Amino acid sequence: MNKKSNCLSDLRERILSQDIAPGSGLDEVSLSAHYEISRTPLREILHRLAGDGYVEIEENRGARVASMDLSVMRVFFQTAPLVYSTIARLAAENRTSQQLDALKATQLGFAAAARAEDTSQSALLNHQFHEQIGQMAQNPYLLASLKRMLIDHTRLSQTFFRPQSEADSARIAKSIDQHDAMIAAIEAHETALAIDLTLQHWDLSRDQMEKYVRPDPLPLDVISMKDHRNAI
Amino acid sequence: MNKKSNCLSDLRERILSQDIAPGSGLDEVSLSAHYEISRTPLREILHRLAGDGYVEIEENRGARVASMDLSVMRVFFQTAPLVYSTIARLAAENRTSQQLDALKATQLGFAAAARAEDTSQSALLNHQFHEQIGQMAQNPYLLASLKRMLIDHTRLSQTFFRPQSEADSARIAKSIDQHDAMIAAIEAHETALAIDLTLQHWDLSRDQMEKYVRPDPLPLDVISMKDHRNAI
DNA sequence: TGTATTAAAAATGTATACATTGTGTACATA
DNA sequence: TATGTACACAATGTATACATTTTTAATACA
Repeated sequence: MNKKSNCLSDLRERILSQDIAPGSGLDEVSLSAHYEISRTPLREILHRLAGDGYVEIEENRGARVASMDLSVMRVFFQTAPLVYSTIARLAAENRTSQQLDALKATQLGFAAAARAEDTSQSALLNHQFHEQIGQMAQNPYLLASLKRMLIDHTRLSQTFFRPQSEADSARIAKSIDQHDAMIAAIEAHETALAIDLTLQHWDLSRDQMEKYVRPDPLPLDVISMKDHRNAI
Repeated sequence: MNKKSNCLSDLRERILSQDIAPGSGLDEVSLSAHYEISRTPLREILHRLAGDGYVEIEENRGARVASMDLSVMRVFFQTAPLVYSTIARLAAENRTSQQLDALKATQLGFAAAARAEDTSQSALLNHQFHEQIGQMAQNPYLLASLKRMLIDHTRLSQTFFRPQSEADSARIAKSIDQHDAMIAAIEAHETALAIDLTLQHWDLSRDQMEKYVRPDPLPLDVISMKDHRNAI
């Protein structure tokens, strides 16, 4: 069973980290060879991933990683505040102390990875952190939405944990602090505060993601272009 | 391919109609024999159904139909208004005319089945009606929540379309009318009206479901009990 | 050059045999 | 009676061979 569950989690991680790009095809033969299992269990894994929204399966045409076109992106930014804040509310109301301990453990690992600038590990543990808050909400219906949002969120926030400047590092530090504050609010059952912190956290994350989707334009460098034109 | 997709949709329908009860086990051998396919594609179907929330798969212990315990029920009634009204809003804003035509076609079939008191067909077409509105919302994240809600909703509303009294028949007629009104509101892009109608529709459905979950108590019949006691 | 046809290949879909894991029953023991 | 163990049976998990479908490439023809 170890190989199969390892294959499942590894595929998930590779999709979340964009190690396998959105829209790219998943070949059964090479994947089953890579994970040293036969095609039968691999296909079952792909079907499971399809149900969870990680991949899309088309009849007789195989599986491909869920795409991330711009129309979906728009919907993503539109929907996130509603889902995240509702989940935060329910988590603050319904969390068990056991779940809280698990969340704190994840946060420890996340903070370490983020400070060490371990990009993929940071993104993955950040994903786990928010999924655990989703579990706390005790609401399987909204959890389904949250999980799907987190897939795209984690893929979009890949650059977040790869700081390129002092300002980037400051944002990461702020993100860690926000997690700590969210834990405290959830622990104290302070619903309104948990929601407020969640929306602040979203704002921070959103700004970074928008920079990823719509990066700063390349320098026009008008002067050198002029020079070139003159040179011709 | 016909047998496999037939198996998938038939299993879905049997689960939705409670023909296969919540929590009951699904035997691979007998199911594959029944649908005249081998275990391999059947298992893939079960994995897909698991991803969609119809069944739950446990390692080495097979698949069973998703349970419906009371703790989940509570969450169901808590969450439905938010999800349904948000979906209605987005559907009114984003529906295409093609989707609208499909919705009208479904409604025709639904009204016919409901008036003919074809219980399972009514429930199934009602399910399809609301799932089509979900498609109109063009929001894959919230659609995931809606689909999961509809599974439980359809299973709970099984009794709705089996009228036992004049009042029941009146409720069914009202439900048909509400569908028509929702179609009109969505067609006219009247967002606020669509939301309002959706919440009214939910109220009607909820009352019936609560009667199913918490039926009228059996008659105490104090008098006859007294008679019996005297007789002893 | 462009298009249509068709055969080879590569990929996905299915069935079956075998391996592994769970379950129930019979029997032994406290 | 209750608990524990052993073994047979039944169910799930996996690998492989074969069938079907899609894709690719090559060839013929306009």
